[in-house]
Amino acid sequence: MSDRYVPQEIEPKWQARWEADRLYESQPSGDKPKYYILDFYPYPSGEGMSVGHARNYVPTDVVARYYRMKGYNVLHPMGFDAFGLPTENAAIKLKANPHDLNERYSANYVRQYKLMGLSYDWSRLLNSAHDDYYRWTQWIFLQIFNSWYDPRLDKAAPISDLEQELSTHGSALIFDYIDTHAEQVGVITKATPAVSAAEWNAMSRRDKNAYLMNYRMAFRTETQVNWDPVDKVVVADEEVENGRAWRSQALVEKKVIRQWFFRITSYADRLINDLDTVDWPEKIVKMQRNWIGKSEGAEVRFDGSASITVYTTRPDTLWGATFMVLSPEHPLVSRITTPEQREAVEKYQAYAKGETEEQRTAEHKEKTGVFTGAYVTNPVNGESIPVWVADYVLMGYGTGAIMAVPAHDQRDFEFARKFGLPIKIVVMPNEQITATPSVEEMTAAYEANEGVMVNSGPMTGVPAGESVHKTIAWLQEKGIGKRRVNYKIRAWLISRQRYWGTPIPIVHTDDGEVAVDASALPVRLPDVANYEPTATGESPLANIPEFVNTPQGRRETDTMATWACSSWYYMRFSDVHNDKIPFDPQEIAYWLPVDMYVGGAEHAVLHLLYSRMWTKVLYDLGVVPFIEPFKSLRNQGLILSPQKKVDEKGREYYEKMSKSKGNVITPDEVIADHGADALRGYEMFISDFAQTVPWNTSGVPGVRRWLERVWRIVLSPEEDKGQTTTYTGRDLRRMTHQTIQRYERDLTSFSFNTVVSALMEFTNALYKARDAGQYGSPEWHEAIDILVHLVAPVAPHMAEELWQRTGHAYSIHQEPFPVADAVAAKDDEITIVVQVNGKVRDRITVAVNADEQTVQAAALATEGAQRYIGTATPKMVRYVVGRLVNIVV
RNA sequence: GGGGAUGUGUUGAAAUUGGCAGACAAGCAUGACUUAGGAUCAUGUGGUGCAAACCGUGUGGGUUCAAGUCCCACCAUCCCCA
Repeated sequence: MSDRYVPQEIEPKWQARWEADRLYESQPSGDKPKYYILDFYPYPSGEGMSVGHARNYVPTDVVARYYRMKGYNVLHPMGFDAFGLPTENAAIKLKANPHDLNERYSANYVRQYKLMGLSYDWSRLLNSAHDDYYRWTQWIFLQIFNSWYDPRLDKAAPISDLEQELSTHGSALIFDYIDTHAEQVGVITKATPAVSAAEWNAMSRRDKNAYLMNYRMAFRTETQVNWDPVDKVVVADEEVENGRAWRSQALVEKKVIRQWFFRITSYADRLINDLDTVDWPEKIVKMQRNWIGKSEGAEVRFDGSASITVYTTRPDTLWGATFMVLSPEHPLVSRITTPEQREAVEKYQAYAKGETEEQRTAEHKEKTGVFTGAYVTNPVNGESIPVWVADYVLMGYGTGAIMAVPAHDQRDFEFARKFGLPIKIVVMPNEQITATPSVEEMTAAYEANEGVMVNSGPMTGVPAGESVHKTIAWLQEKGIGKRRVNYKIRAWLISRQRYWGTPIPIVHTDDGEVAVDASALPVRLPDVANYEPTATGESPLANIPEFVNTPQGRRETDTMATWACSSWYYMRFSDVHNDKIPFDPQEIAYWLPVDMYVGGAEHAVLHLLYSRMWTKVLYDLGVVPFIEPFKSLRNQGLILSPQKKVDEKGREYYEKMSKSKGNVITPDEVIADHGADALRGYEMFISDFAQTVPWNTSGVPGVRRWLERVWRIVLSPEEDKGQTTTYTGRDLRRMTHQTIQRYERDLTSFSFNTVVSALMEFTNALYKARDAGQYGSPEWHEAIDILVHLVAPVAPHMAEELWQRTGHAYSIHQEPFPVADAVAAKDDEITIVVQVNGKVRDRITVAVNADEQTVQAAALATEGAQRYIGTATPKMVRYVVGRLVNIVV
């Protein structure tokens, strides 16, 4: 065996040994403290992994190894988010079978993970496209389908409870409750018709099932959806960015189809409140809050040709409402339009239908709209105001109707100017209170968050900050309006008209949509030759009679989006092979929630919101004992390609790595050159963990040189000595224990780059100690022993090899982590900086326990200080303990 | 338009959270060594200056004995939401 460090020899050897010994498998639940550290499970792409993907896998592996050495029972599993469009599209393109591609691609990922020496518990590997997994995705779907959100309990309850209540009280109690509780709007849609107990009891089973769809937590309804014409699939609101589909980048179109949804809206308030209980990046928390979009305002009824309800977050500006605008799709439009205006309104409705949502709300778009001929009365002042139809009001927002306050809303302002509608100022900026309000001078709306109310009846003179709450109270007192809490978030669209996904376990029978019996799960995906999507919006499964036809009726042919699979995989890891239940209650109670969850920031409102909802539903139903799935969350930064590019404006930038750009660096090639341990070290050292950074090809040899220095100082410390120097055993011991402290502090705060630099400094110190003749001393042996332990999580192969070569018993990875001796780590002497007027002029070395007077006197006496003080008397001398003395003259 | 992040040597970056700016690396330069190895060892490396010294963390102000760090305004880049 070579004396040189040859990673290519030692790495495969130890990887094989660890695997044979199943060294990294978690123990079942027990008394031992647990630590569950999880990476976002990836979609296994045909391209394999780049060094960018390893940016989070390496650090989480280091943390997992660290906690094992600290005596924790560590769960560190890996799996594959295998269903979904990329695989299906690749399969269609390659004319291959997606099942086969999935197996091939995931096997390649596993190979790459093992190459990097990652310590996953491979006995728990899962694949979301295997039926032993998706069987339980379907099972959870059924739990959700068979429940509804009871607003009085503020939790999910069995749908049978609701049926019971409907048969005795009808919907009255529920509706009354919702109406008197501002927060509960959105729990059950307003369009839900009321039923009496008698009406319910007289319904057929089919009608009952149809009615229950208004309540079910998983429900099917006809809606306008985002249609991606490239992937030929419906996408969720969360998957649309700037009007384009998240994956395909196609401009989405509007299409009306019957779709399956999860009623995530029911959980809006809890999804906001429970964010206070998690340790997540502030940015992600904020994005979730904004996405859910809680706003407080009032619901106000305007009577006239018809009674129209509007929701507004600024009810204090009601006195400035000079007209009303309905969305072209509003159901009341046809009822209130006068015969003279009918033709124009209908023409306008047809025009608006052809527009996308993005076009309708575009910022600088010329406002369009038509008068309906109808008038309603503003309830706060009895004024009659005209009702218009305009495309800038969307049906999906609030109630689909707005009161227009042109003086204080930019869009209303533009609309009023274009159609000559009156503008009335009701909020004056503070500095203009004494001036005469002048509508003619206005060039834009004053979006009034500051100022004072004017022309507003009882609110006149109230500061704008207080006016909203005061107005709501006043409206409630007068019976004109109600306090309402509104949420931006809408139902979560889950169905996809594609082949490669978890089949939705529902059959369309004579009684309507009926759940497949849990004992009949899984509903398996049929293995077929042709699974291309259809342009009509129907799933390719619809063309497979063996799948569609069942004795009870026609099987549902939509599949679930992969968000369903990823909403619970972290639970399955606790008990991955269970074929009786999704997971054992004892295992889930022990392992969950996830202690540390690490992945990219791009899932801020997708996977991370969906998973939280599933957790809460399962909590309500008594399936899991925790309310939040991920205790701590960290996002890693992106790694860009190393080649600098210049754009047309001459600015320099780095591209993302992608196969199409031909700039991918794979872990395979780096490992072939320098070994997995050097790759691991550099992945940690490259930059701050959360920072986006270009890969630097010369960085890996730098880390490798450090590893070689570790190798030599452990195995052949007497070779190639440097210059003689002074470094005492005490110095070495202090350095050793300070390094343990720095290492632990930085590792637990995710400062992996400084973990590596602390180890480098420690290594440099050992060379210095060697040159000072410390080799062979007790302090030397302790330092070397601790060095190998500290290196183990970072460079596991080399540490194992060094451990063996220094005559120790396998395995270093089962050794306890060194304990820092706080006394040994303490400095005996410290350097104090001597400043004069804030500038460094000298330094003194004092005992660590020197008192203030001693230090001050020593500082004043220094030559550097004296030169600047001269004959003057210092005005002030400030001593910052252990750091500096600042003399002010 | 709103919200957020970032801005430090030639490069990646660090700074115990208000206390020596540039740790640790990369690169570069000079030298030593030779078991020619992606070697190793030594020294240097923010700018100006012969030096003393001065300047220096995107820009401009402020607070403080002391500011990369706190406050105000602005600029640039990136990311989210509209």
